[in-house]
Amino acid sequence: MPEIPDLAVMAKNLEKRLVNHTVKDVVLHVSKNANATENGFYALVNHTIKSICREGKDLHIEIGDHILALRLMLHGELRLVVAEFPKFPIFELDFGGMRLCLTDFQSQARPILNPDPVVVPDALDVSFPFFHQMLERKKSDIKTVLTDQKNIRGIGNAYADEILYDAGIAPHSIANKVPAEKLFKSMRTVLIQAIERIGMLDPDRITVENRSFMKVHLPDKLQTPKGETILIDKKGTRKSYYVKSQSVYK
DNA sequence: GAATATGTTTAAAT
DNA sequence: CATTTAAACATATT
Repeated sequence: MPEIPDLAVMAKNLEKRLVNHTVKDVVLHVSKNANATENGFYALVNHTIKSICREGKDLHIEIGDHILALRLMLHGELRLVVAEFPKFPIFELDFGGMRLCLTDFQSQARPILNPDPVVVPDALDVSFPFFHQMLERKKSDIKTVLTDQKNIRGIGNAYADEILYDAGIAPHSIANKVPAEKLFKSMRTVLIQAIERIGMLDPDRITVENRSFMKVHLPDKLQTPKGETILIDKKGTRKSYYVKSQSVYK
């Protein structure tokens, strides 16, 4: 469930700890979602980590001339271990002693070797004109548009709620009717502030997410920190959390 | 022990 | 045809 802010902090911390480490071995425990066989991933062996960054909801690890993408999906977790063997292993990189393990109790997380270059812009890279034009073309609700990775990458259910709350826009508003500039600004400030916040709360974070500072995506609470009543909108099995003062644009 | 949480894929509907 | 909506999947934790 990590979204942009958690992944950004994770990428930075992993890079700090792993850059210049050389891959000595790889193990593919669950192959059903991978885009290569274990043999394929052996191409990474004897190559050295150059950089680690976030791309949408994926982590990209640059290893020699290859890119190893890790997609955490709902419950993927990363752990740096020496002697432990975490439950639900999916994939691991062995640096000779220390290992980076990707685990997922639902077996949905997956490693992707040399992923196709993406054409969809990231939520923190997209220009305002592109974002504005994208919204103009969409007649579905803004919450769905923001979380659809084919439109912009990196935003999930939780941060979409936080962004719309910050922008004062109701989640069921029609995408091409909402004030695009306001939404664009909120998207950037919410995400950037969350990255700073998580960096301070969890300076060594490499796994799971921190949502302790969220203002409206609070499934266990009835009110926001400001005392507003939290409303819930169900779309299928997905829930949006919002407050009455968020304007509905139709 | 039923309800919960949600990213992605595929199928169906508009 | 293109766009949008719905259903299916996966399962530990509460």
